[in-house]
Amino acid sequence: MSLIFSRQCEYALQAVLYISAQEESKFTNIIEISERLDIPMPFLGKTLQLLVQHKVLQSLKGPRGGFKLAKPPDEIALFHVVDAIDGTDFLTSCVLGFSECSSKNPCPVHSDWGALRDRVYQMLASKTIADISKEITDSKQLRTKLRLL
Amino acid sequence: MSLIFSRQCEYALQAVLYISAQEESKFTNIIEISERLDIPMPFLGKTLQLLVQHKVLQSLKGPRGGFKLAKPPDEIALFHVVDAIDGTDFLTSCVLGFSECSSKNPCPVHSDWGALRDRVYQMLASKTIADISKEITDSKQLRTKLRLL
DNA sequence: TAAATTTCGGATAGAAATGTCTGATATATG
DNA sequence: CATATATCAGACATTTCTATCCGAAATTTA
Repeated sequence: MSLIFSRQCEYALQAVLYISAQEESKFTNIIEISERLDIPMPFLGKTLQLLVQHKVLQSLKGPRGGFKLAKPPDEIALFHVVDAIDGTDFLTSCVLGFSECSSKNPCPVHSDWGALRDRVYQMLASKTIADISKEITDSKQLRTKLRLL
Repeated sequence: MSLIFSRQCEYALQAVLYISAQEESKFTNIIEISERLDIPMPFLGKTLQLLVQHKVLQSLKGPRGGFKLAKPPDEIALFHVVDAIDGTDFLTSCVLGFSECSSKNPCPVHSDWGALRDRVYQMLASKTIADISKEITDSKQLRTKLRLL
């Protein structure tokens, strides 16, 4: 099986988008997120803890507690979420798995893949939660997908 | 951890490139490939079997046996190897993990990611073993990387 | 201050991917 | 035809990722 992001990273991205679509000052709890997005609750807990540690989210314990964005949505790029969960190895590691692969010692697809990888990074780094929130507001389809009614 | 291709797929790509760099009519055995490329031998065996089943490679048992390309190198694209090992889900599955995601029901990054994915496919489908063999012939660095002396 | 709620942290369990082992099967060579 | 070589096939082991469980800590509310 080939995949771009780990399942945990997919959960993280979905959850951050869900949280970002809530009222900005409100803390959203795990129970709600896991039920709406159909993500196993304890695993989502671990995942959101990672995002808190990486200062993507802010948490609050106790009644009315939960999670909200740690920064304004235009300061959180998708890349920050991916970085917190999966790390950034995919930006530098060789797509063919050669351990010593660099521009000075390239694999047979080094330059081809490098160009594509740069585009992936550009997309992830430039796309912010604010951008996506705007799209969500403008699209009923997206609200449905994120279970926002 | 995020990765584009599974480790098994990386092994497969490396092995096919190694085989393609050998004399065309010769069968190359697993022992040689696994030692040169530092791939666990039994696992490489399973992997090459998959490539035989998908008609990327041809095998021969017994003395002087081993593996060689099943078709002329200009008829084998990198995509065929990836397809045989990892499959093609990455071309259609949602990068955010939403199960129902399509152009009619897109996720927040559907179009952005779709464009990138198309480029990845283009690269994999257009790059053939013959293309790479030529590069290898022209580059001492590549021969070193593939342990071809 | 007591009780209820919710995240946090560590230990454990299950599933999937990766890696290993053993014997069977086929082929070349003497 | 016997032997050595190499792939093939299935079972098994290990590692990594995903998922679960339980109790502790913090915060709100009554």
